[in-house]
Order: sequence, then C-alpha cells, then structure tokens
Amino acid sequence: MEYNFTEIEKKAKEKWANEEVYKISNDSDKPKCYILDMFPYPSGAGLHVGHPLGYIASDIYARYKRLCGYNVLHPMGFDAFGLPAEQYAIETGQHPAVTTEKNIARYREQLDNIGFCYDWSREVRTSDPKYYKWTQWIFLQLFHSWYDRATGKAKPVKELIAIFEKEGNANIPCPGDETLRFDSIKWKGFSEKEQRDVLMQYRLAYQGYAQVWWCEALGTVLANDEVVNGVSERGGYPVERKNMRQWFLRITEYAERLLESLAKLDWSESMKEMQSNWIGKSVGAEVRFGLFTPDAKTTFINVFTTRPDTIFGVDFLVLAPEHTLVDAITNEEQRTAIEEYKTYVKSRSERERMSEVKQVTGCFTGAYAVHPLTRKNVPVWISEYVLVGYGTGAIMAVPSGDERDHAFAKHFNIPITNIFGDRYTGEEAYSSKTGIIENSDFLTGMSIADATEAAINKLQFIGAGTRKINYRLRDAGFSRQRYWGEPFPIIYVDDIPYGTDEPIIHNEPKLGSLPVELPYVESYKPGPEGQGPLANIEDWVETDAGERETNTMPGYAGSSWYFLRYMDPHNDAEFASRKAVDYWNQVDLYVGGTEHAVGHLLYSRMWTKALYDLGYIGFDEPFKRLLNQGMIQGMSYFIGIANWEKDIEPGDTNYVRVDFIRSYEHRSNNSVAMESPRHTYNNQTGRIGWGWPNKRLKNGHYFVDTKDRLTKSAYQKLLAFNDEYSAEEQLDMINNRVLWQGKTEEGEEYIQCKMEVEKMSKSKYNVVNPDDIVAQYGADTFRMYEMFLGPIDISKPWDTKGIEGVHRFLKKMWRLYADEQTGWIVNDDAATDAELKALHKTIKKIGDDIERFSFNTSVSQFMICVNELATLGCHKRAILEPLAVAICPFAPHMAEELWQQLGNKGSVVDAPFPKYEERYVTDNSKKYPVAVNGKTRIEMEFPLDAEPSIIEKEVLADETIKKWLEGKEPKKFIYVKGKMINVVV
RNA sequence: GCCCUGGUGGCGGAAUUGGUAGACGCGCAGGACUUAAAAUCCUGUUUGCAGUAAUGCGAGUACGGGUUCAAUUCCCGUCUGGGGCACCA
Repeated sequence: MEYNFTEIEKKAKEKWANEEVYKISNDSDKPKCYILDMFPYPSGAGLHVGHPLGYIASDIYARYKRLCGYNVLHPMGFDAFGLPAEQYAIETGQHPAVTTEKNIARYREQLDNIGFCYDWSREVRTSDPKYYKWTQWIFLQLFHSWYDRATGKAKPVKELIAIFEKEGNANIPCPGDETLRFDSIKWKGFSEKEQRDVLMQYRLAYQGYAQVWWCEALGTVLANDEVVNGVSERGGYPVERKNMRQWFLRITEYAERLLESLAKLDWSESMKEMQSNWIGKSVGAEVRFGLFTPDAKTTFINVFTTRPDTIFGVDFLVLAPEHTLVDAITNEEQRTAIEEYKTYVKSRSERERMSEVKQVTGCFTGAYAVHPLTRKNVPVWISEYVLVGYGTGAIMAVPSGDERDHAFAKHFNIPITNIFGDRYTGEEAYSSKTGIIENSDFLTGMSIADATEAAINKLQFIGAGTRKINYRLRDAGFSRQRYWGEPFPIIYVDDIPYGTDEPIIHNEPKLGSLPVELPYVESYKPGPEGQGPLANIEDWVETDAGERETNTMPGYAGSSWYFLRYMDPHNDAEFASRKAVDYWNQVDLYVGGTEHAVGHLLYSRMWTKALYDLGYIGFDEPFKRLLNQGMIQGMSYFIGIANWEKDIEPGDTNYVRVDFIRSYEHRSNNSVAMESPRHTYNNQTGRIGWGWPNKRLKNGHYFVDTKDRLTKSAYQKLLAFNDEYSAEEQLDMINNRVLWQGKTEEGEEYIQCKMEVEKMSKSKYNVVNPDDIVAQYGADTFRMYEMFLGPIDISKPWDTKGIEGVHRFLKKMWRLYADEQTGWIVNDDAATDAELKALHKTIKKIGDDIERFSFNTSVSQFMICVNELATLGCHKRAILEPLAVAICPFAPHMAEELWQQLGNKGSVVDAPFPKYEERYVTDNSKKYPVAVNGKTRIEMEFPLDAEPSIIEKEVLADETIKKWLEGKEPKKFIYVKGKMINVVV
C-alpha cells in the first residue's frame, strides 16, 4: 500500500464536501476565532505559487485552532471590482462582469485544489449588487455624518443642523474651511444650496477638489500606474495634473485616533511604525507673514513649521506652486517666469517632486513678506518641493537649519542668516535637534526645546501665530472616473448632491432604494471632460429627481468592510446582524502582504471606527492581530539569441561570447516593454555584432538543468512546448540562432542561462502554477513545501527542485503506518520512552511554532520526528495516532486518510489536538559546551540540578581545560544553567 | 529622496531571552539493495592548514568599527536586494 496522494486527496475532499465539515455556524458553545485572509483580486492570470503562501499559513492556523476546540470562522471571497478588468474590457470588448466571473471560477478551482478549510457558503464578491448595496449604504452613513471634535466621534449631520439653527458654528470649527464663521441668524438666512455647501465642509464623505492625471489625447483620467516616465503607458501621450471635483473621505479627522489605538493592536512594530509615519503627526506652529500684493492690497501667508525656534533664521518663504495666493502676489516682472514654472510643475508627479532633491528648481514671485518679529522683508518663492496638500502649502525657509532650504538658498544665491554659531559651517545646514540657538534676539542662548516654547508664546502674544498639530495624512480620494466600480447613491438636484435616501429623492421609490445598480454598457470609453464611462449613458444619468453621480468608488471601498459581511453574508436587511457582529467580533488573525500596510489597512480601520461611532458595531478596530507574509518570487532565465540581420553569419558558432546584462525596460511610444539589443564581441574574429542578450526564456524553470543550462534537446522541447513557432522556424532557431556555449558531461551542446530573481508575473515568464505542483506531488506536499521554504514573513524565490525532500518525508511518514507490500502495519504495542520523547517533543514544538507563525521549523520538526520513529522502527498506534492529528493542519488530506484507517469515526478536522506531557520533553542532564575565554574546547555532561561548585571543580580538574589554562588561575567562572560554561583567564 | 524590511555553506534556511553557528531539506560525492531501473537505505559534505585516519589548530554569519567573559543576535557607520510612497489591487 503505497502513498497514493491522488486517491487520498480526492477521497478526503469528497468526504469534507459531503459532510459539509467546513460550514460554520454562528451559534456555538465553543469560543470563537476569526481568521481572515486579505481577499484576492481575481486577475486573468490565475493563481501562481506565490499567492497561496499566506492562505496556507492562515489555513494551518485555522485548522490548528479548530483542533484546539475553537469555533473558527475562516472565509474567502473576491475583491472583484478594479481597473485591470476594465482595461481588459477596453482591449477585448468583453464585459468586465463576464471576465471577472470567469477569473473567479478559475481562482476557486485553484484554491479548492490546495485543500483549504474555507466556508464557501459565506463567499462575498465586492461586485455583487447584494454586496455593494451595503457598500453604498455605508457610504451614505458617512455622507450623513460629521466628526464632532469635542466628543471625538462621528455623529449624524441632523444633529449638526440642529446646532447650527441654535448657535451657528461658533463652537464647531469647520474642517473643510477653518475660516468659516456664521451664527444662527445667518444660517437660517442661507439658501438651500448655501446650507448644503456648508454641510459639505463637515461631512465625513464629502466633495472637494483634487489633482488627477489628465491625458488629453486619450480623453481620460489615468491612474498613477498608467503614467510612466511622464507619459501615458498606453500610447505614450503627454499627461498633466488637472484639478477635478471629487468625493473624499475625511479620514484626517480620525488621524489622532488611528494613531493612538495602534497601541492596542498585536501587529508587528514595523507595521505600526509605517502606519504612524503615514499619519505623520508633527507638533509645531502656524506662523502668519503679512505682505502687500502688487496692487497694494494687504494679505498674509500662513506657514506651518515644526521648528518655530528657528524663526530668526528665516531668509525666505516658499509656496507650493499651486498655492491659491501665487497669482495674487506675483508682480508683473515675474509673471511670465512664474507661469512657465507652473506649467513645468504640472508635468511632475508628487513622487518626482519629493525624490529629486539634488536638482533644485523654483521661481521668485517678486513679492516680499514681512517677518512678524524682525519686521524685515522676506522674499517669497515658489518651488515644487513644497506640496499644496501638506500643512498650509507654504513654508518658512531656514537655510542654516534645513538641508533642502540650504540647497535652495545656495542655488539661488539667497543670503543665509546663521542662527547656530560655529555649528553651522556655511557648507551644510545644521539640522540636528540639539544645541543652543544663537543670533536670535530673545531666543539667543536657549535650548531648542525652550526656544520653541518661547517663540510660540511670543507669536501667540502678538497674534502672529498659534501652536499647531499637523498630520501628513490627507483625506482619501474616493472618486474614480471609471466604469467597473460601485456607483454612488447620489443624485444631483439643481447641482446639489443628495443621498438617494434623502426625502427629495426618496419620493421617487425606484430611485430611493439600494443598491444603485451598475448599468450595463456597450462601450467603456470615457465620458466628456474626463468623466467616467457612466456619463455616456444618458437614460441612466437622467432621472425624474435629477442627474446621477457618474463617478464610481475606488477599489478600497468594498475591501474596507468585507470582514463584517462574512459574519452574516446573506442578510438582506442589514450589512450584518448585530448579533452576528457581536459574536464574531474582531478578526483574531489577519493575514496578508505588506503592500497593504498603509492603504487598505488604514481605510478599513477608519470605516470600523466610523461604524462604531454611529453605533452599528461594538468594536473600533477591525484586525486584532496581523501577520504579513513575504512574497514568493520567481526565477527568470535569460538566454542570448543573436539577431542575424547584421554582421553575423547564420551558423557562426564561433560567436559564443554573450555577456548577460540586466535588461532595461524601455517604455515609450507605443511599446510596453522592449528589450534592448546590445553589442557583443566575437572573441575569435574580433568582430563586433548585435545580439539580444537577455531574451527571457518562456517557462524556463521547466527546462534548465541544475546548473542553469539549457541543452539542445531541452531547447527543442521548449520551442515545441511554447507553440509559438512553425516547425521550420524551430529548426532555424535551434540550428542557426542559438549561440551554443559548450558541451555537457553527456556531450550535449548547451547554452548557459542567466538566472534572476524577480517578482512572479505572467509578463516575466517565470510563473509557476500551483495546479502543476499539486498534480505532480499532491496538495499536502505543496502545502508543506511552501511552508518549508522559509520564514513566512520573508520574501524568497520559488524553486521547485527542493520539493522532492518534502515529498519524500510524507512518503516516509506514510511508511510508518503502511508497508508497500503488506499494507497496514500499525500495532497496539506499548510505546517506549524514546518513542514517547520523540512524539511529545514534536507536539510541544508544533504548538509553539504555530503560535509564533514559525511554520518552516514545524515542518523540520516533523521530519526529525519521523526520522527518529523510522530509526526506532515504531509502528505503534499510541504514537502514530496523535502524530496524525498533529500533522493535520499541514497535511490535512493524509491526516484524514490515516485517521480513517486507524478506525476513527468522524473527521480528523474535529479531532482533539494532542497534549504533550512535561516529563517527556525535559531532559535531566545537559551536555555543556565548556569554553576557555569564549572559545569552546570540550563538551562535558552534567545533571541539570548539579551544584555549580561541583561543576566548577570538575571542569577545572579536566585535562583539556587544564591544558588551555596553561597553569594560570581562572579569573572568572561562568556557568549558565542549561546553556554553557565559560572559564575566563 | 523618504518610510519599512532583508543579507548566514553550492542552494532554501536553523539558532525562540546575548550562550556549542550551519538543525532540517535540496544539490553533490561515495556506497548498499537490484539482471537493470525506479523506490529505499547508509556515509560524507562551511572553509584553510596538519594528519592514512580518529582528530587537532585557525578563520568564518554583507563590509568597517564598538560594547561584553561571550555577538548571526545589542550599538554606530557603510554597501546592497525587496516592498510602500496616497488613482494597481
């Protein structure tokens, strides 16, 4: 009876499906445990071996928790809206709903293949109207809410209106416009439109303006992804930043809470650090600089600074080029230069503006502001390194204390005021936050901390500044000018946006109910003036009440709350029943990649807090514990293939020297990725020729040998396999185009390939499909091998070659239970101490390892255990039955078969995880390494409870130790119980 | 550029709290079984020097410093791979 994994796995899967063992109830006496994977975007390429890494880890954890007696919720679904499906639709004309459906079916098949314990009856898809009905509903709750800073929570807008009617906004500063002031009389005098405009400045989901990439030639708005090297990826057309009316989520109101409650999360410190850096809290001051415009009007510039202590070092101000004041303060002399500079900045991405610190650009406005303390004139510049969205969009530049300001001053020859004495050399800014301030009037001689306080107090006293906390976090853009996303439940009546649940709309029953379904379209072409494709569907846009919003929601809308829907996925009356939400509560373990560190994780935290504030759920953090898995990379193989058109004769086999270089991807007009031809040198004739040195080898991992060589016969197979060339072309390629570089030990010609590790991607021809691995070795081997590759959180390349070892291990384990000839060989003999030790040490280590997500060492431990049991010739039920349960989280199919064969009822999925006994896992003596001066010289065995004085005596009496002591008296004797012994001379 | 993270044999990696660096697996080399192959099993495998050998001595965890009886682990600096940087998901 051999290990027939195909049969075993089929049988186990059928059993699980028939008995619905993975269907989870919301009613249970057991403690709950909610384990969630970040759900996948179902791309057309299907799953590759990198995707399941995290899924296997969470599956092991989920199965382990279930064996430990928990009611485990472990669902899966699909993040099914998104740009790639729409892009594909534009290219092929297939409707995104159709391709998405197809892709999901493929993903599902591939996932099932691996044997996950998902409760598929709870599957959610963000593109399903039954799902996005509730995404829209939550959006409306945000739209109808504002953030009350006094109590620190979201509240209904209705309450805000009541306050305005009573006392205006005197006690409720407006987050959208801090200068907005009105009393109750003024409020009541406002028109409907004016009132709604004011409310918009308070809403958690609101409309404002933001810059997008606009491509005139394509007539559309592009994602950052679609803009490469300053031109559109498709077609290579010029693009520029354009201001557009957009929906936003007022996440900035939650900045402080998002920061504070990180403390109660069991996430890695680095992940928390990334979130906290993203929120970017900085404490400082807002300082007001007055100035005259060219037409002699007075105005002022507010700057935000974290270093008010350096106020006397201010040599100039810098505004963001988009700052609203720029036009007003620019004088005639500078107007052309300023306009030119602004045009240049429009072509620049934020990334470029922040990264290129060596290249200093900027332009003088011609205006001078008045320093609030010295009353001196300070020139006002604009520069791309100041971003309009951060702080006030204006800075006070202190060249002696800030590197970027320093570079700017040097570049434009602006005189520098030194406020740091000798510590400022004139060559480099003194940006350290320690030391004494000098040359600064009343601040001179103070420490930085004291000067900061004194400066703020003085500014506050004279009314030129206030203490201010600033966040780097910006409100989240929530509009996309796209088709394949959630439509907004918004209708414009006389150009005023209303929620479809508001009375003015609700009077039309058809319009008032959710979901607002995404209408079918024939064409995915953008609408007029950068609007989305929905703008083209007139009879959808035009309703009896008004016009519909034609933007759609972004990808993170559906993924911000999906973890709640799994709790009660078929509920048509609520997004999830309060009972279900209270039962399952927070996600106990959330598994996904670090690429979501800030985006998705921050947004869903905000949605959770808002739903909590509004009383819909009972917790304000979605993911209690977080595990970030690393990426499994692919190995790409490159070969040199000559281009025969110039210089080289066909069949010129002397022409063997090919240098492999990293190809650079050349993205420009109408091409996506071209590999660049390169000079190569013929070392026989001395001739220079052209070659394509870095041709990516399609599916190279199947064909190269262990020394990364591609033999002639393998190349032949490869060409046939790829089904890309005619027989004639294949012959030509084999005989004439390849630069054979040597002969293998068997005498076959080969080319040396160059291997590189990079992201696994269809376009890089390095994808390994899990289906192939499962077919060849079985799902259990695949699961264990993925875990065996290394620590879960580290990126590593996939190498199919090592999988044999894991497969051999499973076969070896199987042979403990069954002999290939004679069949079942488990007996009921009593276990020996050695066997019990092997088992119990393993049980303990597996439990510990799973809790700390060290799955690779678990696999090693199983190997060690099986090796020991095989050596001991153990076939005893007392050992093997617990072992079968212990391996169930890792190799569930085999565990199920063994469990059945051992004569058990039910499924191994619900067996109790074995408990280890302390007496089998602790040794009573230890072989100590004995070192002299830190260098280990010998090993000596002592009982663990031995007296230190006795140990010291014995060690010092040892011949080898004596030899190393060379007769000297030991200075110190170090004995660490259970660890080591060190003698210091 | 900024933030996060990694770098240990030919390869993937182990060393959980500062305590024997290289567990486990791959690959490779040699051997057993077999008519043969597959499968399986056994032995060796960081490196330099010495030795027939057992073994002994030295070096060694990207690089350069430091703290310590003791550093892969802690601190400072440098190089380098990966992820993110707000409209890919």
